Amino acid sequence: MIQKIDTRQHILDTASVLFHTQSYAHVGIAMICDRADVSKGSFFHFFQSKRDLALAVMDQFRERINESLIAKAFSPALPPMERLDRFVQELYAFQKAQSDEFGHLPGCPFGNLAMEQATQDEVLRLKADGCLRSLAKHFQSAISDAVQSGTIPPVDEEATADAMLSYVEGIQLVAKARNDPELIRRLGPALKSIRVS
Amino acid sequence: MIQKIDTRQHILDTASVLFHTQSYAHVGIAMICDRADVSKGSFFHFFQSKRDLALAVMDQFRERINESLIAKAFSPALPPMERLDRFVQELYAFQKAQSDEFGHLPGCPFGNLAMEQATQDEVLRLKADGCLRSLAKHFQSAISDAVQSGTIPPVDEEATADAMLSYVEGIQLVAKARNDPELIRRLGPALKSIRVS
DNA sequence: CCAAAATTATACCGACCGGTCTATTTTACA
DNA sequence: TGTAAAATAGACCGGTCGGTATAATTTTGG
Repeated sequence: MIQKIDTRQHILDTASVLFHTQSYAHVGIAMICDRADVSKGSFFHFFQSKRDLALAVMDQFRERINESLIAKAFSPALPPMERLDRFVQELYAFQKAQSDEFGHLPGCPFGNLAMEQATQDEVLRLKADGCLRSLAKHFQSAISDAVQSGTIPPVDEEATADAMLSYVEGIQLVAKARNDPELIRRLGPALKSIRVS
Repeated sequence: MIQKIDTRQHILDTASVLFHTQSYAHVGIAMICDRADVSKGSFFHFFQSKRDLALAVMDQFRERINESLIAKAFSPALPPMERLDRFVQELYAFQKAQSDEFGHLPGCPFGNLAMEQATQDEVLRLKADGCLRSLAKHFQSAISDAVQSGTIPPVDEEATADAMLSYVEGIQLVAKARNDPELIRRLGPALKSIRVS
């Protein structure tokens, strides 16, 4: 029973890296199986389709980001608006590390999937959208705390959170297009000044 | 000689719509030829590869946007910061129209290609990046005019333009993920409040 | 230890991919 | 009108795609 979980997890981890650093369309099941040293039979034993795998990859990505990047940035111990600075610092570190390791800045795994598949596969679009909304919720809670504590004047909290999400996704998109992680560092700090009333 | 230009242009227009409303990877040469009612022989007479076509599509898209959307929004007749409002209005109208026609909000053609191909094809990444930089230049000129006229305090004009580009791309990404053009209208107005010192 | 279930291996499927090739038709121009 | 060039048509290529079928192997629990 141990091997079952290990193999499934190994496929998931391998696909996670490949989808993120390359793209969903370009990474085939054969490539995933090769890298994971797993046979196609095993693959389809654990996942009923490539789309199913992508859904699982996104879920896992969200969980892991929540446990690491999000947990660090959105710690209640930090003043609300400092959480946003901390978030962009962590985001920069993450994208920089990926860029150094793979030679390309990969961007946001959810944003990538959304862009690639939103017009092709409604199921994948909805999952990617859900992951992005999950991220926006963290922004919203920080904004809410900031308003509550009087740190910033009242705003449309939901819209401001969406605007911040958009900015973060946009920075990653442009940084990916330029293949330059420093853009995240240069533009990131403006995140906390975004407001939608 | 007339037919030559027409056929090439027809392929270009067909591919332009397909790449934008679907995706580069998902749209094959056969599909383009079918829709354009053109044979594969003709296709490869005018374009030496699919990548070449994509480069031409991006160039044409940039030209057309410059002649329409950009020309309207960045008219020197408008006060500098109002140009940004006008830009998001036009952007909303464009994405809304596309969304109504095709059932999916397609997003930014350059952003889409950048996201999809940046880690796969350096030539396409550079072209998409160039088109995005071209857009940023328009933001920068508006910002520069605004600073010059004392409408806004001095800022890092290049970085602020990049931040505005990022925000605009991000809004389109999130709107695409949600398949909701109204998000552009709700979040767009915050564009002109973005600053990087 | 044995049978049932879980897992793995791999050959195979039709569809499609970008691109090539050759032949034919159409056009331009002297 | 003759001829060379431009344009078109479409069969064809090797390779890859996601997914299936079948059988062998391994693991599990009684």
